[in-house]
Amino acid sequence: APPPAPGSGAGRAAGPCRVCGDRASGKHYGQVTCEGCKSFFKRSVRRNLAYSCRGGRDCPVDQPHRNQCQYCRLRKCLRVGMRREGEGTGGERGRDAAGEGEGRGRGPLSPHPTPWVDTGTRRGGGTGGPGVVVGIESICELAARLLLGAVEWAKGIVPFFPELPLSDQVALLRLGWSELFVLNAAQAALPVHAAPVLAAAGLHAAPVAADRAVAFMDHVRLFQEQVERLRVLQADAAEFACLKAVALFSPDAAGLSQPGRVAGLQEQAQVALQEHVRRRHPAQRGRFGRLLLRLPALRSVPAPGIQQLFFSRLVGETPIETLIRDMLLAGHQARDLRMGS
Amino acid sequence: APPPAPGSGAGRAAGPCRVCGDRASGKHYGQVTCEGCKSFFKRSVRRNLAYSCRGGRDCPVDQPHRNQCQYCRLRKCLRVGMRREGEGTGGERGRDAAGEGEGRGRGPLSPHPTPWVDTGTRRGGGTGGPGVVVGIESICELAARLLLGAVEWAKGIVPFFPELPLSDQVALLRLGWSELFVLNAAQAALPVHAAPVLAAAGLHAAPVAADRAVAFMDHVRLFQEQVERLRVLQADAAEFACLKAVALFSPDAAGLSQPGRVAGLQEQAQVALQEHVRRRHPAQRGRFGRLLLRLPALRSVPAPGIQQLFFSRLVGETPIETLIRDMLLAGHQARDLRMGS
DNA sequence: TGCTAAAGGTCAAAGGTCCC
DNA sequence: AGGGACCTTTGACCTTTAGC
Repeated sequence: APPPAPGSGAGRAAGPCRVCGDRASGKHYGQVTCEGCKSFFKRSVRRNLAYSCRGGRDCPVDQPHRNQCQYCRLRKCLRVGMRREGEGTGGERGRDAAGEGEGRGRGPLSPHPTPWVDTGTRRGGGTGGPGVVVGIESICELAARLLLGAVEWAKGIVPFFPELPLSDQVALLRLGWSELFVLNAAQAALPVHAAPVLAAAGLHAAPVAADRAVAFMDHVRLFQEQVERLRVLQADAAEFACLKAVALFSPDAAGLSQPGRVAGLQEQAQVALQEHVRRRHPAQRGRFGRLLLRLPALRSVPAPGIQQLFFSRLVGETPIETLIRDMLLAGHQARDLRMGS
Repeated sequence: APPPAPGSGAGRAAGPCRVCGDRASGKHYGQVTCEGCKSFFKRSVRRNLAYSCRGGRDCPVDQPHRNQCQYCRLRKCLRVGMRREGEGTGGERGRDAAGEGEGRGRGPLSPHPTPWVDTGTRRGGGTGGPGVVVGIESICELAARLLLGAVEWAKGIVPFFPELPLSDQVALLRLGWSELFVLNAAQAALPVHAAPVLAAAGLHAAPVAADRAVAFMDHVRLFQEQVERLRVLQADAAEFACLKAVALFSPDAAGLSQPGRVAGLQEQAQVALQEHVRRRHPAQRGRFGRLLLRLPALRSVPAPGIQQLFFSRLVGETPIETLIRDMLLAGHQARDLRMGS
């Protein structure tokens, strides 16, 4: 048996690649080669590829030119003695049609697309720029548009949400509308000073006892705090979209007829978020968790508080659930919601 | 045919591997196996890996296919009788009827990492086996032990929690104790039927109006549901530990004097969880998100409900916050919590 | 002390992933 | 639409431990 390099480390100082002369990383498929030629040989052999040469079958195969001609590169690989080795048995070819192949790579649904990211990117609830909003009316209008935006966004999630039973749609929005609202507020950069203005206005519109007023201001503070915590995360549109989908598809919503289906959608959304974060913000290790961990706190921003805060002037005592149901049922024409071309 | 090596070394000529049929090199972990299956089993057990099967859990495990499915390979290893500690010769099967992947008996092989994972592993609030609990008293006692366990666990988190200002410790536990309680209940496998029993007992102990009773039963249902949802995730001790740390270190807690510091600790905990999941359950892509997404729902299990449910018989109307403060202040000697030497 | 079975460890070279 | 840098897993080979 050939005593393998008695020397020190592995492929550390292994010399030049026998195929192209690049720095080798060790012995691969029988010969000392670089990572590139190793991978090239692996792909070629595994998928049984046949190349052709446009020249005279004598192209130079060195580091700068190795990608110029696959035929000559593979020929050089074989010529210097690279061999496939393992695998000998049955027809290794022919099973490649199995698609995903083996391994742990998985990805059962949605090979790549992630409609979540796409969906949200195009309409994240952003209503244009933050602008400078001062008047109470305009803030309330903005709030109303945010709420309407949340519901219509849900209706527009292609194509999963609208396919749920209407009763489940209502159930999900009943639990989730306020969370979506806070998320939208953070994304739209609702002016931080809007809340105090609203608070004053709300108190003025519906005077309450002193103790109630304290609780009311508590809501204001909570709301502001959560919006602020979200904003410092500097989430992008896709992240907001995924977060909203995760919040919307809560399998814990009461009265769901198909909780399992909702759980599956939530899973898809959070996996899409994870993917997105990993490729978009690879340097931030904890970012995915940080984003998800905004959700528990959103639960503790009480929906009635938000309703009173932003919508009492608009709809009075009408339960917001009624509004939501109406919005879901109505083919609200306000904007063009077309998703596909 | 490869001539079986001359009687040179150790168990060279030992016949076929009982797992994959390859040439065995002797007896390993209780069974005659090849070097490959020996190493594979060693790695799996040492790092406590949990695999999953992409097929029907019946993949072929022979020499050419043994690397196709880790789940089925490990299952075959266990099935033919490989065990953590190699017994003496002879006894091929039988004694250890250990269930799936893991048991708590720490063998000579043990993991290592991060304080979070380690901390929780040794005292996760597990009070032994689930057992069969029937009496109301024993359930309440169990509940009390779970609560006490949660507080002492927090006190024992090395070394971060105890270093926080006492006021912050109280603030965190005031917000988080009920979440920790539910997590502990799920981990300890609190009997699912315990809740109804308690509900009946609670109602009997403190009769309430019909409408209150409805709300009360609602709490029971919520609690049970959350425990169940946690249990189906099959979280291991380290995962529970990290989840509890994440829940405990909530920067949203009201009145924190150092919210940034708490946020940092939460970040550490969630990153540790992510790391752990990536190593331990590499095949389950969405597991990390799935675990974190149990937390929002825990917020909606109302703490007063839990208190009434489990503790009204124990402490009457005493606010549980008072209890917590006492527990924190008292150098509760019950167990030795020393971590470092 | 030596012999040996079965634990533990090492690391080249296979595998894979995934941004470009 | 591969290329290739980078990572994880495998398993042949080696060292240590413990019983005789």
